[in-house]
Amino acid sequence: MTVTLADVAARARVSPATVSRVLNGNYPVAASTRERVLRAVDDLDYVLNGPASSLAAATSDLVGILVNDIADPFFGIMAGAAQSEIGGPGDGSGRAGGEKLAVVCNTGGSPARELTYLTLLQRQRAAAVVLTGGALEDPVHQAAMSAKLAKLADAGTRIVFCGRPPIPGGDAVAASLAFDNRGGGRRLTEHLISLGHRRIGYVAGPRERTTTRHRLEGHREAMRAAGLYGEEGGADTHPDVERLTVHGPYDRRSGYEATLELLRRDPGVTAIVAANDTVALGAGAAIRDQGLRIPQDVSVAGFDDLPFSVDAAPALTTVRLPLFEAGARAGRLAMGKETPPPGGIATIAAELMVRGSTAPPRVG
Amino acid sequence: MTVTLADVAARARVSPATVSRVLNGNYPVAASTRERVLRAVDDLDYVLNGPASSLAAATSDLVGILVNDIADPFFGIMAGAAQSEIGGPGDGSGRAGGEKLAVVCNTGGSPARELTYLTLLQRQRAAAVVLTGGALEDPVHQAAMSAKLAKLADAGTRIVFCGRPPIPGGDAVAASLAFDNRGGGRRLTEHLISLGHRRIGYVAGPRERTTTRHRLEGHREAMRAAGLYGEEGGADTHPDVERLTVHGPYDRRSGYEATLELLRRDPGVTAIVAANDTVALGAGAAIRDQGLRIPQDVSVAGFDDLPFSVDAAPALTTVRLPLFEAGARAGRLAMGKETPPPGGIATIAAELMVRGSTAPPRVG
DNA sequence: CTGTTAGCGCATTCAG
DNA sequence: CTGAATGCGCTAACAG
Repeated sequence: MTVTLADVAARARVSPATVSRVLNGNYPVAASTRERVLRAVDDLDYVLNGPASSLAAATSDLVGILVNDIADPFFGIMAGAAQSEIGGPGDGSGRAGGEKLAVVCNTGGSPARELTYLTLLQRQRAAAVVLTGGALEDPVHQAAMSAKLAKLADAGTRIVFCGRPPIPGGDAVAASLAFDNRGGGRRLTEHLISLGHRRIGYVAGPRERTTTRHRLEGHREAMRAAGLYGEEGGADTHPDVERLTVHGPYDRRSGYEATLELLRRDPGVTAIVAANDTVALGAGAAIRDQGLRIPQDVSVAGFDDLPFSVDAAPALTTVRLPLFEAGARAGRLAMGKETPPPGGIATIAAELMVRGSTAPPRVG
Repeated sequence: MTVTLADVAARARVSPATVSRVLNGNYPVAASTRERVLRAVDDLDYVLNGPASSLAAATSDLVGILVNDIADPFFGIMAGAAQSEIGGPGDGSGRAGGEKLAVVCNTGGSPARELTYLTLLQRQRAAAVVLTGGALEDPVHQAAMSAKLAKLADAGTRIVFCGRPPIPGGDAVAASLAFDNRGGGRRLTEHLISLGHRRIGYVAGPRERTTTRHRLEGHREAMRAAGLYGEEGGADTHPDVERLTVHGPYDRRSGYEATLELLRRDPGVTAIVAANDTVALGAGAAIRDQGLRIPQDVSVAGFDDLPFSVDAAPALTTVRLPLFEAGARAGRLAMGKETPPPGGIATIAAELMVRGSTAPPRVG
């Protein structure tokens, strides 16, 4: 029924091995022979049997890209960039040559699904795996991840982190590209402080995520350095630390509700910093629904600089992360097309983007 | 080095066949034996060899979901919903049982890549393929697609369309879920007309896409019905038809630039309809940058009702598409968990969402 | 440069 | 209910 390599060999009057060689292109074959084989392939409309090929070669051309939330452009941009480096542009023939099959897996932020996907990819003998976005800080899950990643690496799968900090015991990880979330968070809050803000509410992401923690730490560093948590080294014991922070998922609704809550806790806040741009959008809606103006009454800031942020009204002050560039680099790293940074770890800078949603607070 | 089924069999003191049977669970096995085997699996940390399994069984557990732009939540929402139906919730053990590997492939809207991905999935003997979003109308590509899909279906791959109209000769497609883009587009423009708008600019998507064409057709139907293209049946020959339409990609920049162009062509337009919400965001930014107010000077409307649209300032009038529900249904269809609609074709309704970005035009 | 020979690891006949 | 035998389609040594 289905045409096999042997059929192609017969039609081209060569051995199966030769056909395999021209298809994989990793071995010298006479031009005339190759010609004949390729014609037979086209004539017969032959499609390589992936499983058989992977079994024999003990490797596959599958590359997995894990994301926390595929509906979030933050991940979509990185994944798309990685995929374009991995999948190659295609040759327009639709015939598919030595391309890898770059494939995105949506964990939904669930640790169990993350592990399950890794097992599934291990089962497929994936050539590489790219893990994007922040990690869960739960030690049990972290240990399980290290163990699983070690096994994958052991089986020849290349592991790359993108937008995720290195993990302890993560020798299996070929390269980690981490965003400077802490520095970005710090500079953002410094910006607000320099405008004159003193009471700043913070809508944080979900607890136990590295991204959440780092951005929040940056914020608090800036607050503390400005003496806004009490002049003494009292640091995180100041009541405002908890009072002006609300945690929630990375979505608009969380931003909306958390902002309402912050406004209730302290009607005198003059600025809201959100865990990311999506959350900031919800925060802005909440502020307007309270009859307040942005930025005259309350300033708003986000993080990531997603494409829609510049179009918000007013345009959103945020921290730009080079998501596309990072994703592309992760893709290249996964393909072995780029040498890993020294120590396997690179920190990617975050740039403050000051726009219309932040301004000095009203006097009085 | 790597542990195989035979190793597990040896440790459990059974034959390889038995191990295979408990793992696949599709054959009676004594409870005590099963117990022993599962323990051996855990002890040895055995992971099934996917390629070998697929080769022997002539099918794989891979399910592909094709999207045009993974960075666009329009696709992300559908893909995530489909994936959650296909991948299952996972059992929290990370051990991975009979789960399918639901996987998202980003075509970037390129026909060549679309075909390449299908070939790659065919090569992997994918269990099912879900194609999301509008299709290219180029007849050559359509023919190539039908042929490729026929071959996939022939090899046992189930094909499902989600948010994509059926194609001619697409008997291979098990089910098509199409959005009522035309009806939605019509109702949206009817809404504007009922508010009193007469000169309405349209920022269309890329040419030759079904989604673009259907939405535009709906718009023009409404315009024509209201006599805004001349009272006679002159229909699409009225100069405004072309003058007040600008095509471009489905992104914010296109919305921005096209709107500038429309405003230049006819400073008297009182409303801008965008091909989708993302484009509408760019359109809104352009309008504001021209010193005009929304909706007092110019109304703006989008399509899709993506999550951010309700948070825009003012909130965006748009047409709601049940993306999550459609994606989930497509996922179930792909898994054979739901019976296809009669004729394999279902049209999904689009609901008009009137919000603050549209209002009656200024008098005078 | 090309053909021959062996498996890769598993699912599935068949017997028992 | 369980075991033994066979082959899925291909790649990778080896020879030539």
